[in-house]
Amino acid sequence: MTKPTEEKQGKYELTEAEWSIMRHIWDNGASTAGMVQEALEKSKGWAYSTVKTTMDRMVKKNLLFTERIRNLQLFKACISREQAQKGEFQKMLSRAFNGALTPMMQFLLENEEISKNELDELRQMIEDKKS
Amino acid sequence: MTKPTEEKQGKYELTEAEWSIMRHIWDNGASTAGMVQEALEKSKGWAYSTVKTTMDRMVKKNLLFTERIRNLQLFKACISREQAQKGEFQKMLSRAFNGALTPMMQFLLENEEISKNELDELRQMIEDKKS
DNA sequence: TTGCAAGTTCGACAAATGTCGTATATATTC
DNA sequence: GAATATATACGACATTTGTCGAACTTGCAA
Repeated sequence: MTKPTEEKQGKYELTEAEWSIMRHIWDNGASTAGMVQEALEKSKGWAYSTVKTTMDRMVKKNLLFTERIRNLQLFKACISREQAQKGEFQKMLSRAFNGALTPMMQFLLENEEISKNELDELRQMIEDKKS
Repeated sequence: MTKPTEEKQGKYELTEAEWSIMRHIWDNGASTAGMVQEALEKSKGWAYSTVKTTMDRMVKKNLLFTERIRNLQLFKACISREQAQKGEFQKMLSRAFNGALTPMMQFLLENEEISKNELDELRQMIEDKKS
């Protein structure tokens, strides 16, 4: 019994530029290249063609797909934010911590600045998880 | 007052191949390209020149530096494992979670498979951290 | 029907990364 | 001193990513 698409495709590794674009799509839904370009204009300063080229490549990679309406293309996400987050997290975990969660947590608690607040929230989350 | 080197250099982002090589160096200390190549032969199947070229490039990027002994080069790490781990973690955090730790934790607890055991360890770690 | 504005297509180019092969240099040992 | 095993130095080439410009299409307003 073969599992459906999500399972199959496995790793989702987005590049920096791809993350920016996906974020826009996830937050705003189906968008044209122009809409994305305008939205990222300020922060990225990308030309229209830069955005369009990147998005076209993302279609090839099955990160996005398009729907034509009249003479324009609406781009939509093929993968969920959660899938991408999982991919990014897993990549980090396997590269830097040999894939092991506990050592990663250890490192996190010892080396990252964690505010008292964050620590409390974390404690609370674990508490709730106990169910 | 300017802080010394570590602070200055900022982001450490290693590629996949670079991680493999750094891991060897961190685990085994100063090594020649040949030693690294032999060690990674099995898992990677890289030719000697592939390893050497990559390591040379890493010297240019200040990830490694060399010491000559007779006619051979010993490569040593310029950055610590912790620095690299931190870089990888931060990259993941900013890309996938907008740099925010708590949401990342939330995601982790909700979406990753965490064994009862790991959860306990985590709880314990936080407990200890309470200092 | 003509022309423009908005959109699309496509080719380009540089830099980074993955991956080698080969020609050269150099200790060590007959 | 010549042969041999190691190393090193270096150039090469394919692919991926970041970035565009320019030429071509097309719906719509005048």
